[in-house]
Amino acid sequence: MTRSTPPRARGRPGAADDADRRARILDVAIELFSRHGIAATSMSQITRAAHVAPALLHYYFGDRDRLVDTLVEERIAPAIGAIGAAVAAAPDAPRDIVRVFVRAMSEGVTAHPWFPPLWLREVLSEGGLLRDRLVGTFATPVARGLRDRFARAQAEGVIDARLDPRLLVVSLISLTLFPHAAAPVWRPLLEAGDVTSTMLAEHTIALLERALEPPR
Amino acid sequence: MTRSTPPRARGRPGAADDADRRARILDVAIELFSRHGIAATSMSQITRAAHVAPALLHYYFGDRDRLVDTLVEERIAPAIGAIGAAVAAAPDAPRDIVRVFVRAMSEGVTAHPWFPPLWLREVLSEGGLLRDRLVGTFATPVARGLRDRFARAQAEGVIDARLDPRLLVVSLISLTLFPHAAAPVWRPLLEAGDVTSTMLAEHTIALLERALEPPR
DNA sequence: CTTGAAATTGAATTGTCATTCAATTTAATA
DNA sequence: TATTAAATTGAATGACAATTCAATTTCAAG
Repeated sequence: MTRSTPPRARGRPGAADDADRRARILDVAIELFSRHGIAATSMSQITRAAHVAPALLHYYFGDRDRLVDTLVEERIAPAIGAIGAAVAAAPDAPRDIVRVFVRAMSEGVTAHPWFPPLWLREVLSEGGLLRDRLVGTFATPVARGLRDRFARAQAEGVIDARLDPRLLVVSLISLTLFPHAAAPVWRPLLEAGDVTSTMLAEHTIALLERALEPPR
Repeated sequence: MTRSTPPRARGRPGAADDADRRARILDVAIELFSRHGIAATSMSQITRAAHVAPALLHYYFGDRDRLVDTLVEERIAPAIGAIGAAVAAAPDAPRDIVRVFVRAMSEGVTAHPWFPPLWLREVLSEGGLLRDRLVGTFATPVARGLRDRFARAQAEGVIDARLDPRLLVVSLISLTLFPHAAAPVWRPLLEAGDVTSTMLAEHTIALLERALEPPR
């Protein structure tokens, strides 16, 4: 493998040279973390992909751990915040909650494709390196809010009594996050190259709306 | 960190000493791979957890790659095979397919808790190290079989016309695999410590059966 | 202009990892 | 019992990773 960019000269680069290396390092890092997992991605891999010297990472971020902290603050937290805000603003009818959540997730994921794999690996899988940093602050209020609203709707008789409101939250997240993360596998496998993000969202909404209805 | 077992003497151990190290290495390896990801797990971590010398791994399995191959052959393939067989034997009615699949998955996962995280990370996530080894041989026939049976049922009018049979397969897998892998997160978060594997399965079956029904 | 701060690099350091190898001990076979 | 095969280890090797540091270059402020 030959180096694709010529080795840069030492010293501070000229202004027009190639702007905002810091942002590019963060982009490359979150991409690699999402693709290969945080623990499996070395600093060297990041520097190679971003075409910078290893020492630059340490100049900007200190060490590995603080690089991860920075990504959480500057990239991941805002992305989750947007989804949480959309759901919080939704009306109380279960159909509306479902529709708003699915669409918000669909849009968020389109804007940030690194999100589903990263969440699967680093939050949900046991031993995930982001679990502690994200669950308490970000996931808990959204999930509990959904649970409480489903429970209230069920008490009013607008949700099938056989369903558990807590598990409904799990089902909802399963149906939105998982298909996106798994798309590279099922798309070719099920000959579903034509399925767009929107089609997926509408399928999910149709499925859930029907599932929630109480019988008769 | 002090060594928890005293360093073993060199040479072949006595028969009663501590049997079947090879099997124990495989157990430990699949557990660690499931918890931390394959790429993120070092041979040394495995040897430390299994209380054997690093060289023993190479004696039994050659190198890292062949250790993974061995795990696929001896542990993962049989586990998937059992689920595939159950589904293949199910009757053609969508309700039956769903019920058999969900229950088979639930039982398989109870017997092999390493399965969901490993599948999520190493098969479904982009860059997963098991994708190529598992998708073609194992996942494809099961997934396409399900799709075709759903499509036929839909043509006969027993499945809601708004649902896409291909995405139904995705939904089905999402609803079975994901909740198990994510359980360590949602259980405390949603105060669902009382939810058993069976309750989860029955919730999922109820949800899907209702969702499949054509309206009116 | 001069000077100091910012951005960037190559090289050095220290640790860990995968893999190999010879030595050692026990089991199985003849 | 003698001999060979199997199972296991400690130690050595070479690659690569994380981190530090001094040197270099450019920008910004005076």
